[in-house]
Amino acid sequence: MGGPAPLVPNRYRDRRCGSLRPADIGQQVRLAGWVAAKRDHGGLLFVDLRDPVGPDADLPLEATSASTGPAGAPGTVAQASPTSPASPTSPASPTSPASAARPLGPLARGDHHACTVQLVSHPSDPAFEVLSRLRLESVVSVTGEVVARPPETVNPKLATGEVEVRLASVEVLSSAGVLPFPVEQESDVGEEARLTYRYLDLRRGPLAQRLAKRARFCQLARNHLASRGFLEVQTPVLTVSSPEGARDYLVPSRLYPGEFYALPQAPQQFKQLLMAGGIERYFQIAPCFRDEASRADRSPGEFYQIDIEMAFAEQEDVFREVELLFGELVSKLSTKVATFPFPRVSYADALARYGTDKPDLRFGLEIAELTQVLGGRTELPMFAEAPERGHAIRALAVPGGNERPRSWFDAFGDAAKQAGATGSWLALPPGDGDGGRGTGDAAGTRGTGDGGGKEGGGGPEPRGPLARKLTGGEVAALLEATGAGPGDAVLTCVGPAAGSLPSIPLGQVRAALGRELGLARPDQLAFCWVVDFPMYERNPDTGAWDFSHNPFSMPQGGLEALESKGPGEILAWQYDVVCNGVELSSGAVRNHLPDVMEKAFAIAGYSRERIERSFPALWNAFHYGAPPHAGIAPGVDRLLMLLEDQPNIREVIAFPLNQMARDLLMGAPAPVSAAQLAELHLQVVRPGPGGDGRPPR
RNA sequence: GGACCUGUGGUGCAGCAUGGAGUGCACGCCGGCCUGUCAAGCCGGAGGCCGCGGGUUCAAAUCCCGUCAGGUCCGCCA
Repeated sequence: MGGPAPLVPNRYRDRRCGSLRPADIGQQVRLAGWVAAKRDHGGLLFVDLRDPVGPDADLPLEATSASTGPAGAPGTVAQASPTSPASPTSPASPTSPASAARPLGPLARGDHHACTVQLVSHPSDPAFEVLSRLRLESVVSVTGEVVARPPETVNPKLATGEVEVRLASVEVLSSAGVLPFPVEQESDVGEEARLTYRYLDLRRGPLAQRLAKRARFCQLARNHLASRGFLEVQTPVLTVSSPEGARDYLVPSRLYPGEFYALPQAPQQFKQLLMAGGIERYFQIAPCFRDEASRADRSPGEFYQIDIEMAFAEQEDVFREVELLFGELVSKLSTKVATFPFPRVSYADALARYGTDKPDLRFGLEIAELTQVLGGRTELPMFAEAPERGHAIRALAVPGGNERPRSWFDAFGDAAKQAGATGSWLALPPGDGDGGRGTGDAAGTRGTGDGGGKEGGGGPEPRGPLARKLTGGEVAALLEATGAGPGDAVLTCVGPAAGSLPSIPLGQVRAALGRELGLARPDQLAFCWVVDFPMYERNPDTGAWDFSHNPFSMPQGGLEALESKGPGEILAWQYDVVCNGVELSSGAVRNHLPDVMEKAFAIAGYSRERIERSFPALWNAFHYGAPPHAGIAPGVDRLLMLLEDQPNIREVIAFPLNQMARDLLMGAPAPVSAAQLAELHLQVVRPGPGGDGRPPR
């Protein structure tokens, strides 16, 4: 990775504002930047001049090249100590480890405290009048002399806080109008304004810092993958619409009336064609375009993937490469901790134990399976009849759940019902000190039942709808399986075992508890592989079998499995990499065998002709010798969200569209001229009566 | 396609459940004072279609309906 960019002196500047140190005292310097703050005392004017956001590492090191200070230690800041003020001639004053000594390297970029210097001007200066009239965020080039600040005015918050620049001249390079919002780091600004004036938002720092992180991320990924023998290949942005998947962005063709290009939803087919072309290992930081509704973690319009494909590879080969890549990225870009190799959980297990196919493994709180324990063995019909109805019984402990209001349990019941299951609960009053962990002490005795003996001996009595219906032994089994104890609650959910349906409402509660109770360590990255996805799933509306994921995935067991197993039993060589409850990517061992492909598509109701018609390039390519291959495509934006703890994907993108896929800065999308439409053979049909009366922005 | 939250001087918010004069707060802006501040301070001032349109009411920022804009979620994202 390139070294720090040296500052080449020119007519605007010969130093960066943030680089000035006591070692520079006495030097004449020329600085350029933004007016970040003004403190006008009438007879004395202070101006904070701020550097542009520059490449990551250059601020502290640049001082070495420019300064002549002998023991200057440019990367450290000597703290102003009240007893021994910094002497102008001794830059080697003891460096204090205290808070004032900022580690300039990592924080330099975008932190206003690290890239600002104070200018001082008196009314006698010719520059005074000009400068005092300038508004904040005007851009100036100034000259002056670096002087020591009087000891009592040293500002330990600034990297340059021991010095200031005695102003000699000012050249106004660009004067700023009244700002739409403060360009100051801490102020709270609405996102609409930030998107509309993205360049001002960038100047504020944190966003620019995330872009710097993104740049390093991409550079590290490139270097790492190249060193592992992956060839970076760019694939077309104008391609053909594919019949499967998300809605396409279309580009009308001028030359061919009525025909359209499509922007790729992913370079999926191209990368497989590269495999057929004998490119052994491919990668690309690839733009993907999908015209779908957005979410906080899903950008409308375009997003980026580290697209990877490997020939002569199996699942294990992909896993190894991704773990190496992620290891590189996490260790170089983050202080968070991850465990390698990533644990694996099957799709079926993930659903059963976590109620989701993207489990957050930073905490336990697993969903317990109770079908064998309670099914058919209790008088409660919901549980008793579960096995014969093909239902499963699942349960989840709620730490401290006894404190929760009735409405919270009711809401869970509603959620379960909505999912097609039945939820119920019991709660355990806090123990009275004899430390019972609630594991089956009162086996065999009835629960509170008809309200007879309270305080009967073995710990507090449970309450809630289940408490009245289950025997003490059954309650004990419930507690043992879930690990619940005094003061906790237990949620149960019963429903069709297929697809672990009763786990899903419990999984939603589990995820919510993880957030509410702070169960997850914030500095942990709990990666995992979710493997063994089903190849097909039944369409609930039509009853037909659909591909549950990528139709080009190789079925486990190959042709034989397709012919001998029921579609619902067939697994695919399909995997997800998940971190902290976030799906980062899907991948698969691809199906490169035309006869297997034909059979696989037939189960989903596709004829051979339809495959040929829909995917002619791949279909043909696989008839001329294609290697077995596998790949994956981790999302750049989502990975950065995780590394940077950002709740919203727009925070890691320089110029994002808003939720409604509108670019508030550029004004896209926008109408085009009648001439442009005519050239493209297009006519606009406005929806609804009277069209949409939306004014252009 | 659906649900919910939000919309009040340039910015960020309070006010709204229980209608009674745009009463506010912080920042910014304009003017004045001010030689050691660092988010400078002090004094004064300007700036509002309370998103927009309807309705209820003697009276609407406040209640109701619609609509537009921003956000979050469900559907969707092979």
